[in-house]
Amino acid sequence: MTRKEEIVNAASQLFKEKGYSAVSVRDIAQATGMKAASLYNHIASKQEILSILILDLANEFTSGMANIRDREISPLQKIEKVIELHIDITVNQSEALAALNNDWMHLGEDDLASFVQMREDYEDNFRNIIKKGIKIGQIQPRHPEVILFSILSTLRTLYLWYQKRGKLDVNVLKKDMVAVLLRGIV
Amino acid sequence: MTRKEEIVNAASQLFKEKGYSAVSVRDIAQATGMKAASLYNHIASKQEILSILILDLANEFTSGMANIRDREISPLQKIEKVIELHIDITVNQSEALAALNNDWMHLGEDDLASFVQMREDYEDNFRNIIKKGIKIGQIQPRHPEVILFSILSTLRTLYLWYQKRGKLDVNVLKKDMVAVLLRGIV
DNA sequence: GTCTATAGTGGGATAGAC
DNA sequence: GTCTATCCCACTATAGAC
Repeated sequence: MTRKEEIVNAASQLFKEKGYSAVSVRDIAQATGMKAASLYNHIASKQEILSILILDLANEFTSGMANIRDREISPLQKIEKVIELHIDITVNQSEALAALNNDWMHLGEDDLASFVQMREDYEDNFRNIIKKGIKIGQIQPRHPEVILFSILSTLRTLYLWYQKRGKLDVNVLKKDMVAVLLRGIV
Repeated sequence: MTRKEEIVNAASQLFKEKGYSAVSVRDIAQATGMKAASLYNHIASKQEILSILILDLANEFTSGMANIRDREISPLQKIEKVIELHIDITVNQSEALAALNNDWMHLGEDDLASFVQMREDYEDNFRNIIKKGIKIGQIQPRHPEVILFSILSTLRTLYLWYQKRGKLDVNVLKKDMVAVLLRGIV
């Protein structure tokens, strides 16, 4: 791991705990074992750290979704793949996920625009899968927005409790999550 | 509305947009139409605003949950009532809800302890309802934590999209939400 | 009850020695 | 590549005039 990666890594943990704005570069420096001034040999600004965390992850979601969208499987199977995509990313990158969820509004102008666009595209792709599923009778004809956001809300905040209650095997989690989100609890 | 309520109200909107730490008392003062120093005739500190927002709302959830818990209805009907409780609060207090979700960690020591306790109690009550439902065969025998947090995640972040996509009648939303969360989408 | 002025602290970031 | 020292600015909060 390069020094820069170490810094980004340490920062992501702090951002998850207190949020981007409440973390100082002095905090990040201390967590990395150096003085604040030394950070600037590796990063251009505090905001650059945030951009790296959020945009790298957003790109992962974007390419993951593109793969799913283009596969020749049914809408329901695509939704299963989306659920698995979120769970895999949550397990491996819960800190960056926290920044993406909570601190995206503190990105600089250009990165903010990119992020918002990517998020809209992602939701559009997901919405189209759901609508297709409803159209061919594979999904109940409920308001698509309610379906979209009830699934997305759960997946997006999974990082908040996956570790705490943890000890859930990833494959068990995927199986139960698919069951609960698709087939309900009744 | 008293001047203090106006201040708390203005602050809650700003907190929702940028988070507690990124909002200055000057921002709050400007939104209320006064100078920063004048705020302190009405509030003791910026943190007091956060405490009011979060603890008042936490108390609403706590008493709402206590009422549901003590009613003589089935576990499934209780879950429906919990869903309706969240939707009602979301519709009326989405700004405070944002603070409760994202900025609770910036509460002072004592308020933080109260809040964490209330949240644990709330989740415990909900968990017990789910376990009871599974026990009597009214709810599928899935991992209770997965059920608990998939429902709670959706309800807790409802405030993020209720307005945006809005124009959903509250009663339609309740009906569809109950259907999606309880009976799934398949 | 609101204002101006300001205290006191900590923020992000840079300069320059080593 | 890391450090000490420091700049400049914004922050929360207070003092005291009106």
